[in-house]
Amino acid sequence: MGDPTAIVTALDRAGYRLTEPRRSVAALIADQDGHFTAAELVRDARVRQLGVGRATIFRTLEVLEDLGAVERLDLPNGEHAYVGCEPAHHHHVVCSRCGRTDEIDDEGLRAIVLDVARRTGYRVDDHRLELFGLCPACLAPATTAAATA
Amino acid sequence: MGDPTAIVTALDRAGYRLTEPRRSVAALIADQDGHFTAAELVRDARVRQLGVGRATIFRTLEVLEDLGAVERLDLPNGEHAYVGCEPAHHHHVVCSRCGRTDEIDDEGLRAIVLDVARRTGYRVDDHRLELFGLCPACLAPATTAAATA
DNA sequence: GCCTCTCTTGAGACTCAGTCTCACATGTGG
DNA sequence: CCACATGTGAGACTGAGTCTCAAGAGAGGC
Repeated sequence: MGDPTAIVTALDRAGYRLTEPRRSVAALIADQDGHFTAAELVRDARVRQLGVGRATIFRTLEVLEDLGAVERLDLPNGEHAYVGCEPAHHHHVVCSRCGRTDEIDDEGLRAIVLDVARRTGYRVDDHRLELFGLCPACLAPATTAAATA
Repeated sequence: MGDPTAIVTALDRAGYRLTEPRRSVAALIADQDGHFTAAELVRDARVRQLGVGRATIFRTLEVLEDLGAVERLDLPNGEHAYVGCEPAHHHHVVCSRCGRTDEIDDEGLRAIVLDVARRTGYRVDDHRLELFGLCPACLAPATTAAATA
């Protein structure tokens, strides 16, 4: 059970009303491990009988994305997922098996961006970096199995 | 008018039949400037009365993506677009205004990937980097206007 | 405590991308 | 030029995301 306080506070501070449905969505998000899709939140909301509408979930996610309390990922399979995160520019490593995500910082990327800008003549305004692989936990059994085999 | 030969050859070499619809799709792709969406190809196909079905366009794009003759991009607005490109691992800078894309190589990114792997313990199998901004052509009028203003 | 005004909500219609099915068509190797 | 696997088009289907609109409910003022 995660803590939705950060999300609720972010909404409050940005001047949004702290409504019951928004608190519910915040709670749902706080309870997610790793990344989650809008559809998953909708399903969870129905399972828990929170009475939160689809539209509200999409709208809340949009607001939270604007606030940077949630970030949108494009999974390799084309799905759109979200991760709850700190509101600072950063990127994610995503575990392809369990969906866990970790934040990684910008370090090193800035140099690449500058280099590309210099060589291509583009003015680079935005960038997106996503890494996919296996997290340590999912990796452990795999390597053990490999060693045993 | 681009040259669809590379795409057609790629299909042939991979053992796919060189059918009329596939040639049409190859021609449509070769004629695109910058990135394009599946929906755009469908529209173009209809405008040119090529008699190519929606399903075929999606199927052909899928095949071409597998072959690496086309790469899929996730635009910041969440749309899925494609770019025709050389079949080698690389990334793109995308112009937010005109849709032009240029390829950029991996250089420098490998170090970041290794560093992240070392620090997070993940085994990183795949990554995606996309840069967005303005290409030199779109930049020129902007800076001129700024200078004049 | 309660009133009002505005922001927010839920239901459900709608749109649009993408997939699937299936009978029919067509490349290709023999 | 034949046979048959491979590919195709039409259109039904699915599922994500958006929009509308009447009704509901925060929050500040009293």
